[in-house]
Amino acid sequence: MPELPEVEVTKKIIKPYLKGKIINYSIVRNKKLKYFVSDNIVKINNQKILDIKRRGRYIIIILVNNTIIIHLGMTGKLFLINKQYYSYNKHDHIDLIINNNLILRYTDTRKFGFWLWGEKNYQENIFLKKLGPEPLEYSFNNIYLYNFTQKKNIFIKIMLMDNNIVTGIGNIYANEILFLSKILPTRISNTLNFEEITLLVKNIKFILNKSIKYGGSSICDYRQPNGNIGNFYKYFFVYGKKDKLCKICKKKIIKIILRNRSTFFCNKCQK
DNA sequence: CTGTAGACCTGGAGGC
DNA sequence: TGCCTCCAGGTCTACA
Repeated sequence: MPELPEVEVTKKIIKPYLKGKIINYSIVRNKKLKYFVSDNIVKINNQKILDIKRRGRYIIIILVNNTIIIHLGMTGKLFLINKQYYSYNKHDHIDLIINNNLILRYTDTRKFGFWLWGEKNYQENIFLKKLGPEPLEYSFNNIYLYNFTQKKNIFIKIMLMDNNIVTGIGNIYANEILFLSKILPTRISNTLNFEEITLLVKNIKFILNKSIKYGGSSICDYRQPNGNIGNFYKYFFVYGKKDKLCKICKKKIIKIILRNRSTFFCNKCQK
């Protein structure tokens, strides 16, 4: 799925088309996503969209009295399409009809994503409340992360992917961030010194920002809402590159499994 | 409490 | 061409 950059790019693209517009009605073809789609979304009728926000990997549609909280799971995508060309495919589960001419369409092959009907105060939602800080905000800094790494002795990659510690870093970016920081994914968190954590935090912000700038990573089936593909995958150093030569030292990239997730690294560049 | 498989679901790729 | 196995941007739950 979409990690933080892909969700941020999606939000940025759809926002100008939706802010201030009216959701006339919805078409829910399949309610059975990871969680059942609420009847409030099925029956939605002439609701004004005040704003579109992102928190972690969630996209939030702010209505006058409520919110729609969307998680894209692994294969969820939002598209904007013109109603005049109306047709749909097998995995197009939800359409929101906007001002009677535009459709915000949700497509999700594996149905790991979900749509929740939330309160106006979406920060208090049970899923959003427990999220750690946004990695691109100042509250996520070297002191904050260093405190966590000292308290725990788990693989540093597992820590970066823990949404309760910092939200939005998934498998692709965890691999790339650790390569750039010259840190092995299997380093135990409390063996990292403050200088290494400082570099790690700097690279988290650098890589996420760079990916947003390039429109996210298109691998497998991620697409931007306008159908364009993200270009950041061209800049991968290790992700998906088992047995390819490291771009820096020419040694073979190694793949292992950590917590059931593919993990890629160069054991010469990373210590 | 902590850490870890397994679960959810579908389709594409590669081996035979 | 067909069947089988493995793999995939996430994350919740059950279990040791």
